[in-house]
Amino acid sequence: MKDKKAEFLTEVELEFMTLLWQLEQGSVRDVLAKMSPTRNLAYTSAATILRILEQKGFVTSTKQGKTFIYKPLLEKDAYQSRSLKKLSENLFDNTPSILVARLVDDSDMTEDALEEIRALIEKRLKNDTS
Amino acid sequence: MKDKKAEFLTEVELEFMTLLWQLEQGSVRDVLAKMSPTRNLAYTSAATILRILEQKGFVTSTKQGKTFIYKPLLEKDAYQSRSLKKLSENLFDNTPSILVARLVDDSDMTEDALEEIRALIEKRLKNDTS
DNA sequence: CACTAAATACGAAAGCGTTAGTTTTCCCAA
DNA sequence: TTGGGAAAACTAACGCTTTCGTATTTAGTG
Repeated sequence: MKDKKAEFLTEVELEFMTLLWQLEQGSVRDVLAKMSPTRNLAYTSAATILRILEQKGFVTSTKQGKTFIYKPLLEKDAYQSRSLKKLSENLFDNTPSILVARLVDDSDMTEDALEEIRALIEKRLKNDTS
Repeated sequence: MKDKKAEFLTEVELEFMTLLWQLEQGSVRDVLAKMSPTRNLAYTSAATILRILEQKGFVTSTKQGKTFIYKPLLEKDAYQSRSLKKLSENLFDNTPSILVARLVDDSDMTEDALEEIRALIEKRLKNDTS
């Protein structure tokens, strides 16, 4: 009952994966405990989501006593890349500079953030490994 | 029958908006004509999608003879920003430099693209308008 | 002014995502 | 060893998205 080969996470699936990435691994209770208290999600709902994540191949589980411990198979870095690629294709004509242009146009962007980004680019341009 | 206040486009809605952004405006037939020939979407399906886009407030329409001409209300730039903001919040801890780091790690990124991005950042750092 | 071709309106069906209630399983402590 | 409680499995309900068929409207022409 594994592997449904979905490429992307749904809204709630991403919420759960984010928690699992922070926890490294965890049971249904662990994940629920890490949620905002205002979230108020039923235990069975959380269990269902985790089971679906496993079916789709995003996490794996091991049994510890009578409870399942879930652990990400999909790495956050990898999913970040995958998501950026999709967004770039769908909305930025596959042109990353347009994407960055839009990003730095954002008024919320601080000077420090800009400097960090510049440093990244410079570094990447020097020791080019592509 | 306007305004349902949806924030984001669905998959198919984005497909249609992308065509409308290119056309600037168009009828159901115009949009259908611009689609890949392999798409094979029924006329009524396209009409439904455009009607939904109008209900949600993403486009507006004017009647020309007996046909509706649809025109984007939501600008592409604005939607790019909105999408990036969401992605940054959901997957990059609201830290744009992490996003860019992941972007420039992509092996598909060309040297030219990197240079373009650097130029953008430099320019933004000089005449700071935030 | 009536007719027809084309466009729009309506609504249904299939599939998926989200949530949660009910039933079943099973560990472990008394 | 057994019964109570916690966890998992199953299933259902609901809403949204996508697609399209049928019904209805309407613009423009003869």
